[in-house]
Amino acid sequence: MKNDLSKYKKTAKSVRKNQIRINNERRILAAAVKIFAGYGYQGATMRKIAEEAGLPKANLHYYFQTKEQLYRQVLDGIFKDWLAAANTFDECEEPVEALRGYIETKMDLSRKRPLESRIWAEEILRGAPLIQDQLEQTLAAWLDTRVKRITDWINKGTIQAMNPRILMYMIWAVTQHFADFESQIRALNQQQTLSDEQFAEAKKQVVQTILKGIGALD
Amino acid sequence: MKNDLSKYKKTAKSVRKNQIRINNERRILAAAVKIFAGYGYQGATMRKIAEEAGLPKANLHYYFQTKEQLYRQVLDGIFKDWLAAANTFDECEEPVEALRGYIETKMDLSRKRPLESRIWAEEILRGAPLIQDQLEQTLAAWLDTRVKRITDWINKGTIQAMNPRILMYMIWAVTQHFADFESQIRALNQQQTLSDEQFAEAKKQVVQTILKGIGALD
DNA sequence: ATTAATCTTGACCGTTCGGTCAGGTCTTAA
DNA sequence: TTAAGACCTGACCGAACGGTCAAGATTAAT
Repeated sequence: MKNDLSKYKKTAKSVRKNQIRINNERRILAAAVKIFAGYGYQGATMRKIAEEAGLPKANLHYYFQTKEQLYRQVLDGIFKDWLAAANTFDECEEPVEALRGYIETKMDLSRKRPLESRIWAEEILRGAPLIQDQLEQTLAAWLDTRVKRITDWINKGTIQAMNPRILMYMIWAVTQHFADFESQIRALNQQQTLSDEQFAEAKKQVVQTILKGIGALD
Repeated sequence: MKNDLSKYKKTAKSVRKNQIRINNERRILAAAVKIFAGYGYQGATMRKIAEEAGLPKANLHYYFQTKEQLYRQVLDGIFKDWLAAANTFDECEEPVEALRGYIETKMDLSRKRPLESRIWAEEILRGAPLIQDQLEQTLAAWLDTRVKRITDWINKGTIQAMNPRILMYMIWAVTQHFADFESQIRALNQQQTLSDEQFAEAKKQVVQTILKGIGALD
């Protein structure tokens, strides 16, 4: 019951006290993202995370009872970003607009937050032991509605016939590859991370290839 | 010097003796692939590998001095398959033939040997700590020659102008995704691994989308 | 100023890890 | 038959792991 907040009175001062907790939790979560991304779940240690956060190890266990609980919260945050990236997709009527926006958003996410992408990738790689339920329920439902939209486009003849799920898998694969396999891409690019110009070129080519590949261009 | 084989005389019997070593090393390597793929390098333990191989743990250390050395041998085997998959690519003159063959070979590899693909993916994800040299040298050279071939096709006008490296990244990303993210795909497919028919459909669509996307079809 | 709750921390614990080793068994060449 | 080398393995080791805890420091409501 150490972490039960229900006893707080909702006054200005209790809000300020909460701030200590909120601040430290954020610090720990940010450190956890770095360490989990760099070493994987098993390779990450509470001591490394504590050092990264600049706090004693025991303090981490005050805010997050176990390593698994901390890891779950990291995954939750990533999952929300994942789903939120679809906003552009939903807001556009036409397939070219919608898919281009979605692909570009996912590419930007890979560029700006590669650590989160790698944590997600490792979790899936290991068989998604902690997020299987979320995949089967939330993500499956999320995908179903997008599949329906794509199916509508196909029925209207705006894009060619295809399996919409496989299209989504391809988009995920390619966009996340630039985050997940960054070290390989770097090794093949004279040991240099892609420059902004190179990444912009990649983004453009990915969009072009996929849109043209499904017959939405030309 | 326990593992120094230089003292063996090259007789029929010493070959048979070697067979014990060859057999056990193969058994251990096969078990190591399973365990490394399922748990990652850090999550895999010598005890789990020993159990999978049906041997006492100390016996593993007789054939492979350290866990890292065992892991390196696993990675080496994977890397060779990786490169060998390009045979079709090299044997064909025309871009459609060559790329279709390469994509299909890589898809088949993902289907038949997903464990190896996942081990590779995890190694890259962690920043390729053990294979950076191979990436920067062998793989970089490998990629360079393929980039030249694609550039030739572009100069001849057989396919449209593009960055060949990014094309290769896209092919790797999509084909390996079906192995690396299998648990996610399964969760989105009513908890069922893709059937042979579904996988064949995916393979066809991947080939079609990429070839059409680079203007090699229609 | 008091007091109760929250926050902080060094020291500690049981477990499991990779790896070692002595001493036995088996295989082979002569 | 025998000697030498290859192979096998239970028992063990120091280190590092996730997690605990008691006791002190800090904060906030009265």
